[in-house]
Amino acid sequence: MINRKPNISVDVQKRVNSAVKKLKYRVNLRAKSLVQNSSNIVGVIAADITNPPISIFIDALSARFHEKGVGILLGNSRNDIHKEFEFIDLFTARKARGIIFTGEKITEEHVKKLNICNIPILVVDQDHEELNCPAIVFDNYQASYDVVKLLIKKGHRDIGFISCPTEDKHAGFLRQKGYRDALFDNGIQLNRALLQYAEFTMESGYKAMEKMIKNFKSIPSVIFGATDNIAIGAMKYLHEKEYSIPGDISVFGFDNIPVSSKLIPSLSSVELDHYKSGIFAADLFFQMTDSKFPDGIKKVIFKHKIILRESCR
Amino acid sequence: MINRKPNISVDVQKRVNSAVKKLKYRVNLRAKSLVQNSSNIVGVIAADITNPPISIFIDALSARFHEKGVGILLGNSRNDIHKEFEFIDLFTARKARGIIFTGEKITEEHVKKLNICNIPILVVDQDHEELNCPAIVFDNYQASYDVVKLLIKKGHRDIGFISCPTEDKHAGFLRQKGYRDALFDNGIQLNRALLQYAEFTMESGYKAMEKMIKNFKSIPSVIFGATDNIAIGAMKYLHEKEYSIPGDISVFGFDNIPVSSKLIPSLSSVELDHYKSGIFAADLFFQMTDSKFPDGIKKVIFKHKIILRESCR
DNA sequence: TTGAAAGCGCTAACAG
DNA sequence: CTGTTAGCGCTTTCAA
Repeated sequence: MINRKPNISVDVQKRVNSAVKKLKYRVNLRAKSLVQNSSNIVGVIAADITNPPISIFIDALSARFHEKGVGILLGNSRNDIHKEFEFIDLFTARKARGIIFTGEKITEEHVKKLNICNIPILVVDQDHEELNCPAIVFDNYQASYDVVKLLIKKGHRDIGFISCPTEDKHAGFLRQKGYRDALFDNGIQLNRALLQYAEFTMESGYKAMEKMIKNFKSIPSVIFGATDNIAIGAMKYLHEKEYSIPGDISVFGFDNIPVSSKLIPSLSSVELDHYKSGIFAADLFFQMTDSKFPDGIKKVIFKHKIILRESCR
Repeated sequence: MINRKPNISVDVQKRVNSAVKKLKYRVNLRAKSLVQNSSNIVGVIAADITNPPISIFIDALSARFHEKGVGILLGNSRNDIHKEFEFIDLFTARKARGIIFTGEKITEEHVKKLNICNIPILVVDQDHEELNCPAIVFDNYQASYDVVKLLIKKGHRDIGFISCPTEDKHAGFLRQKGYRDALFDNGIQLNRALLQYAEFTMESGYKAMEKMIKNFKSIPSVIFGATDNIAIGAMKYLHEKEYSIPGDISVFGFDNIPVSSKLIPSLSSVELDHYKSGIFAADLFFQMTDSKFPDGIKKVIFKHKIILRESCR
């Protein structure tokens, strides 16, 4: 009655509505979901909600989901895989309509768990051969390769790279591989002192920069950070040591987070439009759950764009 | 049986467990929640999840909630009050254990809706006299007053302020009031050209800075942005116009977001520890829902700290 | 100690 | 077109 069937007289509607108000009636969505066996909730697992690429992605997701009346159950794992496993179990137990996974790594255990939980899954910014679900990614390898090629074309030879952990296949392994291969293809030998590792924080980029300067006897002509956060930390260290950017040394980042264009000097970077990928992810997800979907998509690759700014010459 | 009662033989446990595995049994938390009439889900309404203070707060919340096995239903409103109302209804209908509200403004309609929805509510970074629930805030008025007093003590007289929208009582109205009152108390008359308005974005801070420079015939000796984002935008504009910071003009921010210490020059700011307030909020929330709570707290005020960095002299 | 039955609030199906 | 009923999967209660 309450669920406005096609042909009900206006009078009845009025009476029902007033009764609803008087009795302060509220539907109980749990009961509804129980009987309909579908919950209008989607579980979103994110490695770190404070990381701009991820929060922007979720922002986009949530806009679309809200339009469709679907709620987001947030699983913020802080990159702890055990938490991620628990979230997967929790979301399955709550009969979420599906799971959107944006963790930073996918282990064999992830694959096992995700493959058996029997609800639609969408993986973002990662992929895995044995994972039986569509993935939305950027071409991190090519983007990184393109940047290094560009740097070489600009005359740079001593190109320092600060990598993320390679457990992260996309932001870690593939970006580093792009760097290595571009060097190799252009006849430049990898100098181990010029390849340092960091986490995803600015602080960590700062320390990696410090290490590189100490290990490498001279200074590199450009630093390529695997994320903007890392590059920002590196810039800070270089500034403290009174190197001028880009006078003495150029800096390149990756992600093009909002602050990068406002830095002084503004940071060159690779733009990955996480907002757009979030909107797309939501739409793809709905196609999957509404099963109008051809069910043939394995991977969707989004465009990247190199953005040259003051920090690099 | 599955819910491990005290006295069950090891043998039975084993048999149950193997049966559980074989049949791939999974609890249905919706059914459980329906019969127990409590859902282990909390609704979190946030004005903008991409805004660092908010994402850091939610990061902290989610850590604590995960420990207690409580899920977060995310209501990212993008500051749209109608979405916020819908989230309130949705969370009530889902019988959330409670709602944590971090919107940027609280209207009369918010008060009405929140006061009748009859589940525990916690308001963060805002408050409202007629809202019948505890609030966790920072003393935005005092913090802003303190900054301006400090600036005056340092010899500044032409102090520009870029405000957020005053509908936001705390980040908007109170920070501006602190600015106005500190000027007044120190015998400095407010110059309308030195008070500009912006939204919460860097871009918006940039534009407000442009406007101020154009309206004010000379240049102010310091710019105080109501948020770090605004201050970052202002710095960018000043840099483009080739003013040196802090040589020609000092800049002060508010929030101390992670990037502020890494800027060049590093940005002076007011530290509000949103991570700590998030942890506290979660704990207070549990006390409220477990109703061990004395139920007498009206407001909790967290400490702020002024952080002087290179951008201000 | 164990098993059966009632009922949480809702919807879908069916009977009137 | 309206009202009744069964049952979603679980916990709690009560009987065996």
